[in-house]
Amino acid sequence: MDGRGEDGAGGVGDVGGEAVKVRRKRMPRAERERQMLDAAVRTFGQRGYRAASMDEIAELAGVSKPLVYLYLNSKEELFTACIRREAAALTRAVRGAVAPGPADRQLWDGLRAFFEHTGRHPDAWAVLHSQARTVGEPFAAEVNALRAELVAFVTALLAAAAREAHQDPSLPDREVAGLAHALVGAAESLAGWANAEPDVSAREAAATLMNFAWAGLGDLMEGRRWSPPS
Amino acid sequence: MDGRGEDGAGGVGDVGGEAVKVRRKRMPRAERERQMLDAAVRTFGQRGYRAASMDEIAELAGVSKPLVYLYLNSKEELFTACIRREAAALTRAVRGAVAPGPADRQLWDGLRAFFEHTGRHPDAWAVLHSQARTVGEPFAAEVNALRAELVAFVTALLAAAAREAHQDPSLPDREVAGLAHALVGAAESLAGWANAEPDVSAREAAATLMNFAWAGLGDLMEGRRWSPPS
Amino acid sequence: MDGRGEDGAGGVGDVGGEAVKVRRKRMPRAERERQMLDAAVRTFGQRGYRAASMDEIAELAGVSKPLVYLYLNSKEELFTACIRREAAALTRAVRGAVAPGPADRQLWDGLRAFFEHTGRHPDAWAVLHSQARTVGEPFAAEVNALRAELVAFVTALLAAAAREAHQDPSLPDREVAGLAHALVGAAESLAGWANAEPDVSAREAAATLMNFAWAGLGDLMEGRRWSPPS
Amino acid sequence: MDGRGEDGAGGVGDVGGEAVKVRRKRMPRAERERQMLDAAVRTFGQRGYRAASMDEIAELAGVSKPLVYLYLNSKEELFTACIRREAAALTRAVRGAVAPGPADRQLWDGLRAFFEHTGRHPDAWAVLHSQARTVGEPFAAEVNALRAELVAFVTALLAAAAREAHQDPSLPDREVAGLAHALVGAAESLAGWANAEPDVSAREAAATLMNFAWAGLGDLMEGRRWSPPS
DNA sequence: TATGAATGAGGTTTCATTCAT
DNA sequence: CATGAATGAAACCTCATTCAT
Repeated sequence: MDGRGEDGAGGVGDVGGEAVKVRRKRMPRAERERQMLDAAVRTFGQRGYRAASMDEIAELAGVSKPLVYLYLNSKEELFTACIRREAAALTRAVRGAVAPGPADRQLWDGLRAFFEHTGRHPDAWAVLHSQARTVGEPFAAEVNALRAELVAFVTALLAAAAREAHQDPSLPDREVAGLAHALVGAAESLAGWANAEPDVSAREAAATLMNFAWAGLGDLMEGRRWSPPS
Repeated sequence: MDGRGEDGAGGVGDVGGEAVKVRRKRMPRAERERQMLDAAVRTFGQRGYRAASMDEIAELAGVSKPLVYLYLNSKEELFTACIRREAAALTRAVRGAVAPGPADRQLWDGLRAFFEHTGRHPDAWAVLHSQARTVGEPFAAEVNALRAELVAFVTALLAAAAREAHQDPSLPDREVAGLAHALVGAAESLAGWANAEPDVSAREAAATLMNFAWAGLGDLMEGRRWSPPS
Repeated sequence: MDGRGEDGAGGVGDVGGEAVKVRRKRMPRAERERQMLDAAVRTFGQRGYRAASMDEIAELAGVSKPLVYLYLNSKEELFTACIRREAAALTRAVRGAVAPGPADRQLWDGLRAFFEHTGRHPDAWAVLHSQARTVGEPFAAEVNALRAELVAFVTALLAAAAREAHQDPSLPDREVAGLAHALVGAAESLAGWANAEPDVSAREAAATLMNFAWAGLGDLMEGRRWSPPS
Repeated sequence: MDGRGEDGAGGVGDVGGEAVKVRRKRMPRAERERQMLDAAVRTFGQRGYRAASMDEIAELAGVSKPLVYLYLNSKEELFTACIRREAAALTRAVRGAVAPGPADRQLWDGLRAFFEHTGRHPDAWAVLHSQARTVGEPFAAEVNALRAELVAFVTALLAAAAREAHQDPSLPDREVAGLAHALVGAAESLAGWANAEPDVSAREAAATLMNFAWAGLGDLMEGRRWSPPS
């Protein structure tokens, strides 16, 4: 969905034995910008925000540094653009995968889509998950927006499930938020696990999470809860 | 003839004004080292590994930069020392809180201790959770050791619970690892949530997590599992 | 938000005073690189490798430090480049001065060229002779290459002289190497002497060395040698 | 003659399994100073003036840094003291080896002593030859004194040889100085050669130099000289 | 006498950013 | 549209030197 090209367009064409600098092909702005973002996501994802250098990004994109500045103004804005683009892509993938139906089916589909997307775009996932957390202030907004989006999605699901059970679980908003955080955190951790262990499929990760969490959520939906001793 | 530091006794005595630098307070090495680690944890936790500067750390510790290098050799070793110290403190806190007894009681106690510790030392938690993941190679070992420690702890708990239920759940190692990752990830996420929302107590976070996870774990222990549709 | 270099167009225009920094003069890379090497040779020659600072070199070259690093990568590589350039210049001067002819004439011509070159480029000579010897490993290769070049030149000369005398001097390689070292050392020392005493011409230095060494070499070539007493 | 002890006195005595800092033995000042100079010569000889650190020297001497400063005031003075001591040792060795007798015998004996001494104390030789030349001003005096001493010695030899030949060679002072420089330079170069090639004896180096130089010197003493072509 | 504790100053190197073409 | 040339600022790290005990 975002086409991280291994090469980009242009670069150095080694024609017939001598390195020849080819005239960079003129390209429409949108496409150039996409190339830059691709390179930036890859670099930020692998090195981190501070350790990534604009030099490396420009080189990977196959353009000169001033062009990056011309289009994206600053490192900060470039990183913000990365977060925004990748957050949108992730939520689009998850939302696009769920269809009307029973709640557990919806959750299952959403989780599978989530693990599939993060597995297919590990650098993008690293940008969203690890890197964007380490840097202070300026990016919090973007990342919080993503998290809020996911939490809202899960919250809606839970509410629907409750209605479906013809019960008023009367779970306070605050508890729902806590549960959503727990679910998202578990999913994030499993995404990292699945990326690190090469033979764990998205399906398996999703099943693990359903097994882990669905029973508890179901109980809560029906008013049963675990009570602390004494 | 190099003539550095002609000024004799260290310290600028601004007579009659303010900003009288005192410095040169002698302290035993161990204590100074502790101060430096405190400052480093705070700075690394708030700024991140790359963005934290040795200057800032030294100033926060109330010493000059060369002293930090004299005692801790390099930024990398300083960060490693931080991780090691804080990881040890966290696991000590958790392990120290659980007593023999039923499995859910043990998990409940451990979780409360976990949330209490991370709540009380947010910078240390940030170092362990967010920051140590961003940077590559050199620190992976330390952080993995912590995660492995926690996973081992949880795994032992689950195994004990299974025995307690007089059942052979025959959960394969790999599934147990996945569940442990999910649990730890959920806990990590809730720790961040509890730190961000100021009036969420450690107890509430722990209860939320127990509600979220205990039913599913119990089901699995007794051989019941959620099965995917189709 | 990092906000470095807010001041816009580089250069401090001290209106109405003096010290108007011009800078930002664009030049083709090759020429700038030459300027930098000139400055580096001068600085290294006068201060030595360790004592020379990149700051001083950059200033003498009339550029900023980062540009030096952009073009020459590191202090070590910069020094290596100096050695290589100056060694090539010196050997070119010497080899270019000798023409086919009798051996003593060849040696005489070569020596004059040697003393003329070292006299005209004392800093370059200092880099090659004094400075490059002090520092360890990394530069040994370059300097040894120069010395080997000179020794090879002298060795060839001696062999030609032997043939010329229609004799097989049967000097073992090892003795030839020793003699060449002695000759080169004497030349080096005389070069220093000629540079220190301002009114010693290259011609005089060369004549002194011929007087000093030619008779002994001639004797050896014809099989006569000095024998130690007892 | 200067006893570079491998250990010095004191240090860390590993008694019975735990590293135990032993109380440094009180020692008479002269001996302590000798230890420090030994360590300094070794370090300066191997690393060079700038690259040698007072830390390393103090550690190698087995004392604390402030003690070095107490006794020798500064790095500069320490280096000066090294040069002075080693120059004196070298000239003592050479002068002590020559006995009244024919000139070539005297030169032969002196050269052998020279090569023997430099071979036995390579670090001291490195300090005198390589290192002392790279640094500017402050040490020139010391090194020049050594060179002048050697040149004077050789000059006296040559003059004696001339008298011995019952001739007035009427070599001008300046030419004698040039020849002495050539001889000393050749000797220095051969000293380096002999140190680098491990199986070249002092005797062989001296013989090589006699073969190289004696015939020319003899010729000059008797008024014969090489004349440049044209 | 001897040392552990401490620091000012300066070293090399990197990086985000801009200007002139 | 696109880039080669250039730099201010700050990062990590080292070292000669001194003070208080």
